[in-house]
Amino acid sequence: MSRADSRARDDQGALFAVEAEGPFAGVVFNRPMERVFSYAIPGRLRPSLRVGQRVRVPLGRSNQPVTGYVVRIDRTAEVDPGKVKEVLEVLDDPPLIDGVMLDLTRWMAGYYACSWGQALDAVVPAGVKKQAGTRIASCLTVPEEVRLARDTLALPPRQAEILELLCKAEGTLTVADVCRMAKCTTAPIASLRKRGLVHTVKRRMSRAPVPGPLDPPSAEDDHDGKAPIALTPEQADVLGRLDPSLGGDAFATFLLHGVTGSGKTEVYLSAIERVVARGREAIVLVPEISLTPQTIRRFRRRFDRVAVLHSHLSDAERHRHWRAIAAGEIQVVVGARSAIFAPTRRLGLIVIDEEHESTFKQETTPRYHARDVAVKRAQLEEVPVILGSATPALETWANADRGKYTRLTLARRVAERRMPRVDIIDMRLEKPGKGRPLHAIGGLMRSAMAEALDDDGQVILLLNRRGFHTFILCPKCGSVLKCGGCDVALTHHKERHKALCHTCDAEYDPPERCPSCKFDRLHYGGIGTERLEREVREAFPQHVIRRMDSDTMRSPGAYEQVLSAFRARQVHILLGTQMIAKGLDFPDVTLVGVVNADTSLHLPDFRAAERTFQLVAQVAGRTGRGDRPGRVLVQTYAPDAPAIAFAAKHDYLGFVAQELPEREQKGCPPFGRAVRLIARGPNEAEVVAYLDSVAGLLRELADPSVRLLGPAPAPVMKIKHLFRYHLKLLAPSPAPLQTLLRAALPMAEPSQPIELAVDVDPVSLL
DNA sequence: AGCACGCCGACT
DNA sequence: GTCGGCGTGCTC
Repeated sequence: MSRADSRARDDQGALFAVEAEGPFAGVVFNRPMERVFSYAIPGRLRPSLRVGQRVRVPLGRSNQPVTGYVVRIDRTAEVDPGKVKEVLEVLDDPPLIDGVMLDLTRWMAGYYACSWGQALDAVVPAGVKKQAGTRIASCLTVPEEVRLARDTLALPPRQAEILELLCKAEGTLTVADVCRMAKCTTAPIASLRKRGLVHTVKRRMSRAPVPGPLDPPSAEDDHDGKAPIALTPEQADVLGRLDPSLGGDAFATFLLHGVTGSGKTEVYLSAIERVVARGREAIVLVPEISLTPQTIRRFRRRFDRVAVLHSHLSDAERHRHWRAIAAGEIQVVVGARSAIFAPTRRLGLIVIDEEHESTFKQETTPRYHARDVAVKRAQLEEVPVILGSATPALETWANADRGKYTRLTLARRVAERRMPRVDIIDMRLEKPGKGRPLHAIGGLMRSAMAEALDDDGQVILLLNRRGFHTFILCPKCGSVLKCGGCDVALTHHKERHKALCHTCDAEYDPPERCPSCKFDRLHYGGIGTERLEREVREAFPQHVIRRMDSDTMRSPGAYEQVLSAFRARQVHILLGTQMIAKGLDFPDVTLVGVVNADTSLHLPDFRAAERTFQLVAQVAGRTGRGDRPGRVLVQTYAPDAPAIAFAAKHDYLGFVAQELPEREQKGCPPFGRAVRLIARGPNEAEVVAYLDSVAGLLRELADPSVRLLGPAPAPVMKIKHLFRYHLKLLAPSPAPLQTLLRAALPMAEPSQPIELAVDVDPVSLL
């Protein structure tokens, strides 16, 4: 990384780009065009145009003005000077993108096979691009000579007063502001203007009269709890090992492997404190679902200036936060995936909590993984990055094994709490009742629940499937009801009286008859959270039960409302999908039940076992967090599956030792890298023919170390009337894959209705 | 990605 | 004879 030639640190430690000079701007576009285009900088823009700004430039034969990003300033144009056109307009001042972000986006473009402009466009939030929450206002200014000589001018009192106001405000007041402040009409202002004593300039201003504080602190944000809790010896040891990196300007990647309840967050907070004390900023990435008020409060209690970037911010709010971060007004940025692009000025540390979470992977172009982008950004910024998890992704674990990351371990829970006991319930031995379908909750689970509730404990039940019945089957012809547009079985949602497609959200009236054979006694089967809720209500009528899934959590605030009711012990049983498995901390939960551990076990995905292990381990960690010991019951039809057996023993190392050789044998990550190409289109035969031709091209151009699998139908063969086929590329290292994509993709572009998506390091294989 | 240029069918 | 179908190819 030769950053010394393009960047430097100022005396506060902020990285800045060393500006090149010249008459040409190198511009890239949010289009699949690899090249940097040279534009002449007209004289009037020479003083203002800088690298990292967006500009309007004419493009193509039509000279349509389009927006691009200035990525460099050159002395010479790369093409025939006769072809070069002029920059029309500079859109941002100050620049939106600094030198590190330019380097980071260029790396993303190369790594994720998109254009530099597309990567840049993904980094800048829409609200910032639109300048949401601001408007152009005409502001009154006083010429310098008037300002100096104003005491010598004999002016009427009103005009003198206004002139004084304007001199103090330094060109930030509009006519309306002055009228309000001086309690006058526009007449005296008009007189001043007529005499040439004031001028107007256009200025972009915040739409709000006074820019409000970022998320007003709530009463709970008092800083009483500001002093750090005393660290356990283990935590202190980990912090000691982080310390040299926290105090210096060096890149290092740490894997913080800490069991659930071991106090990883406290380590993050202490690490951030050290960095903030040096006047540096920290970025903390958490999965969107963990961005709860409880989490945010923990950071707000410890730091004065925290910006939180949720997905539900308005464009204007996001813009305001972005500017505040860019202005250096923020100490800690907490956010989901895209917060990795926060425009900090003096970054000192990046933390990725729950680094194994698949939500860090963006599933639209550019398909980046925020964890991997974070490591790259840390490298470019020369700062440490901490990846924390109780169940690290195997890719991360392997990087620690290879010595690329430094492994730090928290093996014990805080306050000498024990890991909960986990029992596996073999559902093959739980007999269905006579003539009745099998219950969601078996007898063992039910009695454990009764026991926990009698003992005044709370219960969490996890079932990773929404809806009432998970399939609708015709017993006569054997067909399963599918969505019209997707190759996906419909889920029956009884409360809404609808059969839903969970892929495209299409709604159907639940059919009375089989659509293919007209048989009128359809079998509704499978258990979702809705049905589980009804069953639990019937079994425990005297207890308060809440269901938490994306159906019941549709209104804003519902999530926090249910969780606070649960915390206040107004709710006894909380059941739901994986949104209840993540990071929640309730001391009185003494039983966690996994209703069906197998839902993710049999998916056609090399990470199926890893996901199952992570889910069971994460949800098991929700109990035994108070003074009372906790207990976990896991219902499964596959009690011997290593993912389940090792999760029950809290044995991450055992799971890894058994899973890694299998990955190695299959050549799957973390042994080598994968790229997935997904083609989709309305005509199946055309999609197949196209992807066959792509495969042929790839085979021709590929290095011998690259393996090509497919083309094959994607596991979900059709989504929204589009047929999907994919092929996988596997290689021992990323380099041959990048080379191949760079060479082949420009020649493989699909035409009209067919689209091709390139997924580097794919997370979802469906 | 846009958008223009370009080479073949049914219309005033 | 032309209007316009959308198939290639370029954009500083």
